[in-house]
Amino acid sequence: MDEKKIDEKSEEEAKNSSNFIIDIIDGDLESGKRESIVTRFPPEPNGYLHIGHAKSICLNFGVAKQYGGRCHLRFDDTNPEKEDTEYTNSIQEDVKWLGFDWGDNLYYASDYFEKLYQFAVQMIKEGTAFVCSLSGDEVKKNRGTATGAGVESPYRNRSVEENLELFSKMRNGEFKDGEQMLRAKIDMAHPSVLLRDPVLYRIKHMDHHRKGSEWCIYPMYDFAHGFSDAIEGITHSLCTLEFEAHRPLYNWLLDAIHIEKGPQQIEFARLNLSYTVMSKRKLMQLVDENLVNGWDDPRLPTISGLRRRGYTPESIRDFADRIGVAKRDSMVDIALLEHCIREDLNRWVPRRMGVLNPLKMVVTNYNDSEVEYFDAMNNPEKESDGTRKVPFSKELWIERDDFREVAPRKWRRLAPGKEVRLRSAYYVTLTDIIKDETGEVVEIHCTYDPESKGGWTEDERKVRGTIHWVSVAHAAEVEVRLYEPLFTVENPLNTEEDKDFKEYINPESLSVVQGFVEPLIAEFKPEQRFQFERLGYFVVDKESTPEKIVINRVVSLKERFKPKN
RNA sequence: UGGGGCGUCGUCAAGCGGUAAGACAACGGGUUUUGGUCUCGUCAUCGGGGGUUCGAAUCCUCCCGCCCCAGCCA
Repeated sequence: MDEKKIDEKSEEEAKNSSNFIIDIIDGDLESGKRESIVTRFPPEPNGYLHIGHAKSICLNFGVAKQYGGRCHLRFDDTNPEKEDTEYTNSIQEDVKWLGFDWGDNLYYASDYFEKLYQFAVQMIKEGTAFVCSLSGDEVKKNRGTATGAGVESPYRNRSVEENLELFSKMRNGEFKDGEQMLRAKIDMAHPSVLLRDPVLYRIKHMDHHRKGSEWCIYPMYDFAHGFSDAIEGITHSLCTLEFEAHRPLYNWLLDAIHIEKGPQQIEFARLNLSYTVMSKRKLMQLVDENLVNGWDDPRLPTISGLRRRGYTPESIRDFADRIGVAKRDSMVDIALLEHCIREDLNRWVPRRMGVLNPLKMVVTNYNDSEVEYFDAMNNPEKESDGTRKVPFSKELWIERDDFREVAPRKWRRLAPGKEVRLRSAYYVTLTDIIKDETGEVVEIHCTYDPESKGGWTEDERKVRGTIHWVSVAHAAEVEVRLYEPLFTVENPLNTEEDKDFKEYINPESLSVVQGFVEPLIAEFKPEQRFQFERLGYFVVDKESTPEKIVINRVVSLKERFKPKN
C-alpha cells in the first residue's frame, strides 16, 4: 500500500477501549467464569461488507486482541439460497484490508453440518425436538399472536423412534421441500413467539455453495449459530440488537445439548450513518438497479466502496473506536467519518496543486517563453518530506472560484485591482478581465511582482490571499470524480410519508470534471493519494491509465469561509 | 393492548449514590505562503412526575416516547 505513511502512523493499538461489553468480560475474567477470550465475526456470505460490519469486526477482533485471545472468521452459510463464493472471497479480502488477521481460524457453519445433525438426533432422543408434518401455513396459523398463545402441533408427541426415522428420511431426501421440518419442543404458550416450538431444520433440495448436493436439509440460524459458537469455544458471542429476543432460545438450545460454560450472547447497537443506507438488501438494490456503479462504487458505505473512495483502514478503525459501543439505537453523523479520514491523510499525504474549474490567467509582464521551476513543500506538516519543482510560465490555470468581478465581504482572493499570492511563486495583481460576446469571463490578465519570487517580499507587504495554479503548458489533464452524499436526507429510511428510500437519492452525488494538475504523471498510480491544496484529498482510481488519468475526491478540505454575497 | 430492549449536549458517548468526561458538529479569538493544519475559548443538569436520601443522571415508582419480535432469512 502507501509506503509513504510508514513512520508517522501513530500506534492506535495502544489505547484499549472501554464499553459495557468490556465491563462484562472484565467481570467474567475476575470471577473466574472465563480464563481466556474467544470471539468471532460471523458474516453470512450473501453480500458485501459495509462500514456497519467494520464496527463489528473492529469490536470482535479488537476485544480478542485486548485480552490476548483470538477471533474467528466464520461464515454463517446455512441458507444455500442466498449464499455464494463470490462473497466469501470479498469478505475475506475486506477483513484483511481492514487490518485484521484470523490466523488459522477460518470456519464455515457448513463444515459443522454433520455435527449439527448429530445434535439434532440427540435432541430427538431426549425429547426436546420433533419432526412436524404441518404445512408452512398451518405452522404460521398455530403460532398464535403476540397476545394469544399458539396451539400445539398434532405431531408434537410422536415417538422418539418415529421422529428418528422421519428425520433420517428428511436427510435422505425422501420428502419434498416443506413437507416436514424439525422443531424444538418448547412451549406453544410462551410469551415470546420465538420460543413457540421454533423450526430447527428445513428441507431445501438445493445445492450449497460449498457442500454441493451433500445435504437437502439445512439448519436454521438459531440452531446453527449457537452450536457453532459452542463448537468453536467462543466465549462471547457479540451480535446486534435485533437478536436480543433470540437470546433465550440461544440459551435454551445450549442447555438442550448440555453445553457447560457455553458461549454468552451479548447484543450491541448496529451502526447507522447519516445520509446513507446500511442494510445489505438496500445496498443490493442500489447495485442491481444500477443506481450506483457496482458494490465498490465510491459513494457506497461498503468496505470496497470506501477503499475505492480513498479511505484508509486506519481511518475506519479510528472511526470505529470513536463511535463506541452501546445499546441504544443511534445515527452517527457522517461528518465524524470524514473527520477521521482528513485527520489521517493530513499527516502523511503529499500536497500538490490542481485546478478543477479552470480559468486562464495571463501574466502580462512575464516573458513569453520563460519557464521557472519553484520549490514547493510536499507537506507543511512534515518538513522531512522535502520539496518538489513546480513549473511556472506566462499562462496559468487558476480556479474560477478564486476570481470575482465584484469582491464579496472579506474576500481575499482575486478581484479587480487585488493582489494575491500564487502559492510558492509570485504575487500577482489583477489588471484586466476578458469576456466573450455573452459576457462570460474567459480570461483574466495580471501583472506579477518580480520582487515577490517564492511568494514573499522584503517589504513584508501584507497579502492575505494565496491561490493555487497550474502552468497551462505543463499541466496534465485528468478526469476528476467529485462525490457528494448519496442521499439528500439524513435518514432515507425514516421520512414523512411512506416514500421509498430511492426517491431520496442525491442526483448530484457524482459529478465528473476535467481538471488540470501538476505534471507529475509518474505519481499517478491507482491508490496513490494527494491533497490538492485548498481543495481536498484525492486518490487515483482503479480505472486510471497513463492515457486517461482518473482521480476520485476522497473528501474536501474543511471550508470555513462562506462568502456573504 | 404479549414479550424483549432503549431514552445523558445538534450527533455519538462516559458516568455504576457525592454533586454532568471526551469526541464530532457549531460559534468566536490567535498563528499561518493551503480561508487547510495547529492553537485558545464558548456550548447539557441527564424523557416527564412522584418518592427514598444529608445528597440521585445514578435507587424505587408511575407515566411518556422510540426500537426489535408472529421467514421452513440471518
